[in-house]
Amino acid sequence: MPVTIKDIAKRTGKSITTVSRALHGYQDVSPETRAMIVRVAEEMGYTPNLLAQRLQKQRTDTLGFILPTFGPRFSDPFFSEFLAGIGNTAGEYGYDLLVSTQPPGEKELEVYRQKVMGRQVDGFVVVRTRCQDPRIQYLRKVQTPFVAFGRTEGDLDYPFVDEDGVAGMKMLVRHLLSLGHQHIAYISPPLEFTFARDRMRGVREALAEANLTLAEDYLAFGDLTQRSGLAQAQKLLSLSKPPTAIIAGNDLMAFGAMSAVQQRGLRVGRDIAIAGFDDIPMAETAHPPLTTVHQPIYKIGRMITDMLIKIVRGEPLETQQVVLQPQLIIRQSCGE
Amino acid sequence: MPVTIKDIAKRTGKSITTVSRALHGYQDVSPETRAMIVRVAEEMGYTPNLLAQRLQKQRTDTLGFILPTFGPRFSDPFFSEFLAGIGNTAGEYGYDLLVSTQPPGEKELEVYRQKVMGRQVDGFVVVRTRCQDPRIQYLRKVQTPFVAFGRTEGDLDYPFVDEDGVAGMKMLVRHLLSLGHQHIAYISPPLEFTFARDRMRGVREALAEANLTLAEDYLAFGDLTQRSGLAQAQKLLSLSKPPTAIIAGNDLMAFGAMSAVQQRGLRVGRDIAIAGFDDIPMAETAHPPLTTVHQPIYKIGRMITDMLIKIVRGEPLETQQVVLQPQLIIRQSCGE
DNA sequence: TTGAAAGCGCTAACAA
DNA sequence: TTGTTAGCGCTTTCAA
Repeated sequence: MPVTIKDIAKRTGKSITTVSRALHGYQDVSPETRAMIVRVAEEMGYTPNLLAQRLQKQRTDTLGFILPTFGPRFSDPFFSEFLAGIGNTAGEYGYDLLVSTQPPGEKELEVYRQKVMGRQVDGFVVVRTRCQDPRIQYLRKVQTPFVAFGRTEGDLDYPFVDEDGVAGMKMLVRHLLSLGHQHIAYISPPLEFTFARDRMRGVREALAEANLTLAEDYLAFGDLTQRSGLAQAQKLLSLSKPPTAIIAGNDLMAFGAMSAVQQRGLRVGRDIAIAGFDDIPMAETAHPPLTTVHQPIYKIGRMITDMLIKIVRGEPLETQQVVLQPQLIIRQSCGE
Repeated sequence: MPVTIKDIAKRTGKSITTVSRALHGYQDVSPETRAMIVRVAEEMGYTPNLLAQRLQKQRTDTLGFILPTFGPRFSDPFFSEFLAGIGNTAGEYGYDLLVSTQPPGEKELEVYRQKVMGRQVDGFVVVRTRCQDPRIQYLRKVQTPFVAFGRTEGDLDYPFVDEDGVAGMKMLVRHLLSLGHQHIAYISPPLEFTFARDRMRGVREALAEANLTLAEDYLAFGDLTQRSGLAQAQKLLSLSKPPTAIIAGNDLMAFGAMSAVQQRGLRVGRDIAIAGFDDIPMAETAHPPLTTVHQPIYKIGRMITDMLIKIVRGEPLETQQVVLQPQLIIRQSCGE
């Protein structure tokens, strides 16, 4: 049986009130009693029952993170890095992290509701925001703190961190253009995601600057997995007039596209250019190394968690909306 | 302010006991009162305060998972899939999942201790077991339920799920041997992991069957990342007598090795064979597709969680130790 | 400086 | 069938 404050009270002959106060270092306890109580507590191996503490304090000291998993073989290096960012930061501040896995859809919101209503978390980290995001609408309605990774369309009256996807894609397309590419194809993530629309807009705008347009043939849609990148790139490569460059909306799809190219016996970076977005660690060690747009995923995880903790603690936030400027990482997958 | 059982009692004019019982569907409540209470509860949007419920029940209905992260840019597709398995299963059974991120080391055990002593979880999922695993020693000592993914060396008196790494590697090496390879190198994960020793043993034993040994030059050590696979393979390829086949102790390192080979202008599967272990989703869509040993990661996550829940519920376990038989997946990275 | 007592929201033994 | 009461482990007001 675990040691409680009551056990210590009994052992020291003091009241539970005094014990509680001594353990929290309150000043209205004589130094001797405090020393004695602390010693005994240590001897007995006391640790507070967090459940009880939390029930009393009416705070959970817990952050919620609902991981949107797509299918059972959900395998996304992006998220392990992001999770490390959230987890490390939460841990440093003494917060617990409650993680649920849930494919986007009907039941997803139910999970949020459950955690909110069950008073299990103080706030949420929301990822992969959609243009009309029911999670954000809900959390705002019930006034539960959250910080989003990404934006929605329309009213942006909530805290978020995002990277400027329009600017990022523009840099990337301009780079390709400068390399002489005129036939650029784009594999877009599902357009329900705001970041997908931004990235697509970036592609279109940069192309427009050069008086080009994104041909219908050259626009494909994948689901962010490597497999879909492979399939879509195969389609693009089978066109009667295949593109000379393929941009994928994220690195994972770009890897798939690289495989598609190589399967045909073509050389990535020489016969055809491939680029991605995110700059996950694998991008650097792929062959050829992938040209992509960097997102500081780990750091974003940390920032978001920092902000969320400030909010749930009622501390002021210097900036409640941050849009990071992207960085183009030129490697060899688009030639040199 | 959230609705409590007391509010419902006041509104319906019943006692809180009756409300509690009605809400739990106990039989000793008249159908009319029950119907009435349930209706009112719904109207008021009642949801039980889980903290209070748990404090009273002396159970947390929460499972703990401490993710061993290596460095900030921790990016491992293996874990996102595994996490999906745990998370989905826990969710289905109504359990919460408490995730901490912590690099292996001194402080790691502290986190376990904290969760145990703070009575925050009913049990743990332990991954990446080491030969002498302090986590397992600790959890056994304090008699906290857990199920491990992997084994330790020595006394195995605890529940685990593991795949037979010796058998897996043997299959793989035999396959390479049958393809005519005599010069096989191996990039091993750190030997503190039990699975690393098993896999190495598998390599050695299969080699011995063919009267071969693993030359010292041909044994390299990586840290499970793609980057380290790349670096180690570069070293192997620079040997005056480079191997004709490189096996990596996991897929991620195998991808790195593939890049190293391709950087030298060699063709994977033709000039040199590369193989991995795990069969993460990327293995199939890499170029060339990776020959590897399959581990049903998602399924293992589910099994482990199933077992753990049975244990914390005090239900009997049909088998408390399962060793899965591996499956060799032959693709093109070793030639055909 | 200390302790008694109330209460966080809930469940359950017991009595009526 | 229903209500009273105690209690899970803790914090905090109030009084001594």
